[in-house]
Amino acid sequence: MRDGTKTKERIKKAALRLFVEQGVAETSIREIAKAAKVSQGAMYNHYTSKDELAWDLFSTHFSEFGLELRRIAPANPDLPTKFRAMIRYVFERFDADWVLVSYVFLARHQFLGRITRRQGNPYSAFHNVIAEAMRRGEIPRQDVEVATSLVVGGIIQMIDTAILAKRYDYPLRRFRKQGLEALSEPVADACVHLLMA
Amino acid sequence: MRDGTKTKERIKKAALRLFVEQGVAETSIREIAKAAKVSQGAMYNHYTSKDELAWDLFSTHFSEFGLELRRIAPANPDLPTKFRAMIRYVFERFDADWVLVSYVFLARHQFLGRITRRQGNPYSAFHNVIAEAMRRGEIPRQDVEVATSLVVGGIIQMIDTAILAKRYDYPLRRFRKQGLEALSEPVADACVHLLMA
Amino acid sequence: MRDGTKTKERIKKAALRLFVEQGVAETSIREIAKAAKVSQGAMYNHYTSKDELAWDLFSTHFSEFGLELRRIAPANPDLPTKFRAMIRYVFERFDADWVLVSYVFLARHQFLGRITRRQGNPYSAFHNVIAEAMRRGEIPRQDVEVATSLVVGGIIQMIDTAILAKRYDYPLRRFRKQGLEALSEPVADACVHLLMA
Amino acid sequence: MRDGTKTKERIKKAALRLFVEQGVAETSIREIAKAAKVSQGAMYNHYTSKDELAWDLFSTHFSEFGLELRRIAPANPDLPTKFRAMIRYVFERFDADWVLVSYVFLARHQFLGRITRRQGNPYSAFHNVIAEAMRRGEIPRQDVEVATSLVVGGIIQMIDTAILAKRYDYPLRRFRKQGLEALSEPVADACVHLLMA
DNA sequence: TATGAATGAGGGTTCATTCAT
DNA sequence: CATGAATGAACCCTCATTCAT
Repeated sequence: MRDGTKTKERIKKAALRLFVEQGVAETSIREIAKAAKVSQGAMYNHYTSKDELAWDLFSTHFSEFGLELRRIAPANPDLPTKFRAMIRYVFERFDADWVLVSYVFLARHQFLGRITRRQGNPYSAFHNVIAEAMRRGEIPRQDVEVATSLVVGGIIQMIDTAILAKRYDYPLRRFRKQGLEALSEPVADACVHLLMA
Repeated sequence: MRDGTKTKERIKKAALRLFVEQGVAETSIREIAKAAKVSQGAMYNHYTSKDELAWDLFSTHFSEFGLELRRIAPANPDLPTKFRAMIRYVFERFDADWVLVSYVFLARHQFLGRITRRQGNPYSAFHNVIAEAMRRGEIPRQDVEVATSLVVGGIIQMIDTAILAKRYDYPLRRFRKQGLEALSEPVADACVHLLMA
Repeated sequence: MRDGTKTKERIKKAALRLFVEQGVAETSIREIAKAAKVSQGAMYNHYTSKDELAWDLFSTHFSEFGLELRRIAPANPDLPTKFRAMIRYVFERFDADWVLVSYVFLARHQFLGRITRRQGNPYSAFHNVIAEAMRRGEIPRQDVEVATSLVVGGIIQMIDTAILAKRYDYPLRRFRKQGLEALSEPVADACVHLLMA
Repeated sequence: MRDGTKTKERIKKAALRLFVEQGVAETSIREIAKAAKVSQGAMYNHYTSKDELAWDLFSTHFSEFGLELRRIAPANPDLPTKFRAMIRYVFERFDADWVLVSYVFLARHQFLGRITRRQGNPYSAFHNVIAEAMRRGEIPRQDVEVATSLVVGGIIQMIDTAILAKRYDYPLRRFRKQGLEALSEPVADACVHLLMA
């Protein structure tokens, strides 16, 4: 209101940044309020607790990823194109707002216990795509969980490394220039290849 | 001493378990002391602060992994056997003491900024093995960082999934029976295959 | 607010009393809060730390004394009247609120290292008056520091003895009846006389 | 023992220094033990508590001063020579071991409540000398308490200023070269003069 | 006597949260 | 909806002191 930006939006933005910079537990309501230029008390007009705020931020975007990935997959004919599109989406999202993606990524262990299996879960989106490819004979039969772990793990690790590169000054400086999205095709292809074993 | 177990050992054990169960920030010194059957004050005869305790637990085992992996690699002739031996080591360690491995895995983002790049760093152990295989022509030339990310990511994700299986009642229930170690060969092979692309 | 008295005022009052009764280090924030009928947490809405509270209490009144003494001196024509007015001010202040004066007096060693030399410093107020009297030939030339020490020392010791009389049941019971102020003239005259040597 | 210095002596020395440097409350048994190169536990073979140590250090030297001053006074014929000898003793002691004297001086408010009136109390040594001089008609009749306060105050303030000069870098730098003792005669004379009023 | 690990009360401070305005 | 003082539980840590060796 003060500056045309909605209060709740400012809170989200500030919380996201601080959570990623310092960790959820290490960030106090005071800090968020201050960063969002809101009074401490006003925070509670928007979120009933710090936990609710952290969870809302996580679950919203976690599902968003899951849902979008589920939407993207059927729009592509085969495993290679599905993977490319799915991974490009994730990487583009990272390039556009790495703080948001980092949060979802880093906070996942804290919240995964609360996620219902079915709903927009990115992991299961990949799981389904792989299982279906196996059913269609696109890739050899193998343990789906292991296969999914390897694929998702590879993708996550790319993001992981990218986060480190953002936060410290780690290797993989390449996407400083190009963005992570530039890597989506080779990564997707590597994943497909991996499942051909 | 009280019961034949050294105090410091009891503290480590208790801290490790609580850190994994609840997170480092979410675990208080009081809780650790209680779980270790030590007074709060006694904690500080062994560690100068909670942070030092968390860091000691992390860095010790993190380097241990890195060092051991560096030791294992040269004892094997080619990439497939290297990978198998390295991954078997990690998975066996997980089966033997999943709490310890989970801690190192889960806390890594908190501490990675403090780790010196080269020393016993598991990531760089894989990095070196892959780079060397590339030099020797065992696998095609490609971006080493991307390659390492995919491989390490796959392995980590296996552990990640295994942790979730331990903590909640998630998929990949298979190694409930066999242990993660049973998967080391297929995972190693998939990793090799992936790099052949 | 709770009872019409401002919180910060209640904190100051309580802290002053406890600091004098027990010493700064020996007084806990908990005690002050309780005496001021405020929660522990609320203390920190008014002072960022216990040290800041102690320092604020000291420096405020220390400068106040210095400033007032500097104001009083020029309003009087010669050394005897200057001394009488200055000492009367100090003694009156003691009679009116001996706890406050005692605090400034007792805590001075703890804080003197932080005081800037010139500003409202009671010692230098006397220093200036004596130096000026020497310049004007009112008193013989002598070491100004020694002279000031003797004068200020005499005054302080009166207060010191008075504090002991308040706290224990020591000699100099006289001003139990009359107040310290009754002694300001004889003390001032003795000081003048002392400088005539 | 370890180095030929008796343990208890090392403890006293270390405690004295730390008490003056930091204050009694601000100095921990741990610190003293460390500075004295003694184990924490061993401290309690020599003193039953930190308070006993602080008190012992204070009362021993406080009485020592009082006793010595009482011994010095009668050895001199009149007030001027008495004052000179007494003040010289105090100032010499300061020059020889300013830490010790500072401790007695600074800690006096903390302990004065425990001192029995009669025994070796420096204040009362001066009190007696002045009262006697008054009886003998050496100085005019006046309030003995006030007179004593002014005299003792002047002396104490000299020491006070000297302590500040040692600890920070305050005025009265003169006795950096000569020692406080060089001032004993002028101070004594000023005191006599002051009582002549 | 000397040692230093162990104790647990208590220290200063921060926190999420409430509520009168 | 917004404010920010107030709350009091909880946090990390330090302390004087004890005691088995």
